Amino acid sequence: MKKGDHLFLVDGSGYIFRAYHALPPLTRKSDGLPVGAVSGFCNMLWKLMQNARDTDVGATPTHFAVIFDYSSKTFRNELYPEYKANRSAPPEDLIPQFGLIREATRAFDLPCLEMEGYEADDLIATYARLACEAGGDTTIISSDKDLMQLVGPTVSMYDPMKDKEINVPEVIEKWGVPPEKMIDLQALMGDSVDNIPGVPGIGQKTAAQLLEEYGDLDTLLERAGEIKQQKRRETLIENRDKALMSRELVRLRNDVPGVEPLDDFVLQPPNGPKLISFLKAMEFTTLTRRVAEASGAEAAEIESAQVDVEWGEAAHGPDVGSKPADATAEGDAASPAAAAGDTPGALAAARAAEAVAQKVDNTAYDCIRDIATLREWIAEAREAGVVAFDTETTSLDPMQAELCGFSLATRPGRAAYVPLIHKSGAGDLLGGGLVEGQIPARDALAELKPLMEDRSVLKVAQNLKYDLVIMQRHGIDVAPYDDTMLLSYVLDGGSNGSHGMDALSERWLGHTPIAFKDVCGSGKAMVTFDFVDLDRATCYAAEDADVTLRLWRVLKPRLAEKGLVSVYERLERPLVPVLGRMEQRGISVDRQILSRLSGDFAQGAAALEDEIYQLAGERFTVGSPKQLGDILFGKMGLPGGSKTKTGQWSTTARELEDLAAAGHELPRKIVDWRQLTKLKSTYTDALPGFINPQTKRVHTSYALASTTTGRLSSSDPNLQNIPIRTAEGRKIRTAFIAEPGNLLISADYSQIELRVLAHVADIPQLRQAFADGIDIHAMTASEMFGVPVEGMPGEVRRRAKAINFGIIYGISAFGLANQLAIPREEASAYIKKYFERFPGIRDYMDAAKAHSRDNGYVETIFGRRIHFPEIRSPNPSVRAFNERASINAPIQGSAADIIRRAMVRMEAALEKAGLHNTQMLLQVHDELIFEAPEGEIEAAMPVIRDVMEHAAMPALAMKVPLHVDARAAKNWDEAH
DNA sequence: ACAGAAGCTTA
DNA sequence: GTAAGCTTCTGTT
Repeated sequence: MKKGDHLFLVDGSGYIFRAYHALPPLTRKSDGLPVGAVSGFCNMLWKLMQNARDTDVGATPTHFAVIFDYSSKTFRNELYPEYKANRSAPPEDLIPQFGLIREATRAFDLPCLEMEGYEADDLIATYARLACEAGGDTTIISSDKDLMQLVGPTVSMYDPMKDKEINVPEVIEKWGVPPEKMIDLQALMGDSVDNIPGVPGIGQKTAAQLLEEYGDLDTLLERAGEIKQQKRRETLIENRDKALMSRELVRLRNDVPGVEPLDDFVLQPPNGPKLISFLKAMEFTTLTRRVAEASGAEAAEIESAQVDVEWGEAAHGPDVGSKPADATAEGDAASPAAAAGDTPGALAAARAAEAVAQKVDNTAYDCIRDIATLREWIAEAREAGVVAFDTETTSLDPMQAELCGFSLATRPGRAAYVPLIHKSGAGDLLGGGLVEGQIPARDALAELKPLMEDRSVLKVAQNLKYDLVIMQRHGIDVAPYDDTMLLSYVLDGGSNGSHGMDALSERWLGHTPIAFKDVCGSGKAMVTFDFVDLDRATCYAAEDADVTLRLWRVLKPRLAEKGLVSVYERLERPLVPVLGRMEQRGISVDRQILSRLSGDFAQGAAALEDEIYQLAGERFTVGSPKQLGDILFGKMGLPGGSKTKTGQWSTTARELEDLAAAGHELPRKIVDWRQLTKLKSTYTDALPGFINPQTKRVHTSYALASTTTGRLSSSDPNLQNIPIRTAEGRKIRTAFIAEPGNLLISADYSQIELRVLAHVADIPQLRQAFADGIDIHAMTASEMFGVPVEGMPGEVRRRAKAINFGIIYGISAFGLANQLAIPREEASAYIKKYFERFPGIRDYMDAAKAHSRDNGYVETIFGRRIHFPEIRSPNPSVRAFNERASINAPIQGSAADIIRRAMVRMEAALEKAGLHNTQMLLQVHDELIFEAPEGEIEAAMPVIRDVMEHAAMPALAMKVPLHVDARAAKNWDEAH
């Protein structure tokens, strides 16, 4: 910085409070996110930066920075613990805007500064001093009187809301003293807002008068005895210390250490696309247009940014203050702000009421049968800016399904179906021809494609992943989009009821949609959708789009109301296309290997069967637990044996192992037989049937919204439970192979759940052990039993390991005793010992239970909520179960969130590294499986590890490092 | 043809 | 003790 340069310092924290109260409330159109202050801030920044170019207007900045308070705790609290203590929590709809304003600053490419232990004002004072020393001028964008002490020859202030400059004359006019006496003035008059005591009974007028007469505070206090008015004289003498302390509180520090060099603040030309992307996300249309015009960018071509919204709990900082216990983000309809109709809560409530009030009439929909009408509908969708859609196909498997038609809804009650390949004569042996008057599929899709890909039209679907795959197969990349199933999952995960459309419609609209089986039948009598007549198909298909749109209107605002926007936008929505692509890629499975294994297993099972019949003395259905129980415990009279809840003899592997250990031959054979038949029927026989005839690969289906904790699930086939524990089972993994020239890479998180536990419960020993990379179970054993890690007996470590896992599952003495086959008392003693060694774990468990009981849900480290509606059940065992699940859910769920984040980022990271043919195929909870050409393997593994190990950043700094092991091989067995 | 119980596979 | 999905058997519709 040099002479003639001009530094602009924006008091960001001050601005937001003022803007919030001064500007009319404004909420983001699509979901009611409060953005009034953000809007004012952006407009103000834009105007100021424009001045940098329009040199004839006002001051022209060469350097620019925005300063924020870091935390409510500063060095002033050490001087005076009551400092700012009476500050109340900020209004609820202001909370998310603190983070957004920082985002806005970054979108403007401006330095966003804050420092722990100091207020924004101290930083401003420091930078103003540095600018002055460098010969430059400073304008502080604020009207806060606390900053007026800085005004002088090179420093002025500017009130952006009143468009008024504040220089020395203005300060004198307003306060009756020049800027250099502001400190003394404030020390005398105090400040009720900041809880600065001042001198009782002395206000602004008296303070100014006294300073006028005596010059400064020190002189005044020295000569206080000379004051004529008795009362004033006495209070001044009596409150001397208060005045001096107040002065230290109001005096700004202009020597904050470790600040950034001014040269870093040189004003850059604005980054148009980045800024426009943010403004679009905020839905500030006017400013978006202005910025686009000024920067010559085409706003329509720029994608809206993904912006994280923090609703308080997770946000650091001050600005958020301490929230009163009752002021949750629940958008209380009775709160004054909500009553004004401007909070997300009020919008959500209004939408919910609207949804029930507007009845669904599924006989009023259009069937579109010509291009002209379709074009009208598409124009209508563009006008509306949001359109719900649904595809009707011939199969639940999107990789095999044929598109029969699609439906669109532009507003509640306004929906249509576009049939494409419907056929007449269902049941007709000859299978009738195409129904007359349908738009050729190719033509209709050509019309649909631009709408589906239009960045300015939001597409809404229920279980979007399915429709996305269908569309992708027709060359259409749907964006942007929302998924009502995922909205429901984020809002009500764990609550009773599913997130299927029919259930959501019942719950939110009070309407029962036409059931699929009433249209197509079920079982053997089921017909594919292309054989449904057009009237019936229109009622059903258009209703689905209509209902989806209505659900979206109800659910979307609730996201902001509950503070779940970032969970949805970071952990759910972006995963949809990623999983879609993984499913479409599939994995190669070697038929020959499976077939050979099936033969081996069949042979083994047959041999065992013979031996079993001999030992039992009769032939029976070995696979029937009922018959087996009768033989073992009835006919043969073997001892022990417990009963299942239906009164049958239990024949679990556990039970049979015990009998085998007691020297009985038959139970061992049964266990072995079960293993072989299980492997055969579930895996080696079933998997070949899943090989897609076109792709020759197996395409699993991932459910995003089926687990309570946030994990994915896999089905058709389930590739998340392929055997690994036994040598026999492991052989199945050798059938999962890479294409010739490729290898499979398996990358898995090591001990991710224990690491999450160490993080959330903040256990020093665990953190240390993970930081040092030592054996966590051996460490636990060593702590508990006082055994050195060196030369530790295997049994000791095994017990510690069982306890560690038990903790994650919400330990009980009963369960641990069961797991370790030890008496309950012994298990109890272990748990007691464990809690003595790691009291933080007990604290965590108690806190999780209490939170669940008090709120009905628990949260992961990224804010995902998992509901436990039965946590207060009067039934003790139901309650205990919910308590254990409440302990487990944040751990399992946080781990699930972490790998989700890794998956969302993985493709771009690989792409950026030039690894265009390294593809993510499978996810198994803590493991990702990739296929890559041999030439990319070396480069891919570090990229994959890096993305996975840093997946929590930057949202969260884990207190424990994450560790990923990765290996590459021809098949999954060797890669893992 | 379907639903629930029992059992087994995974993280 | 947490979270899933699939197969077989068995009894009901």
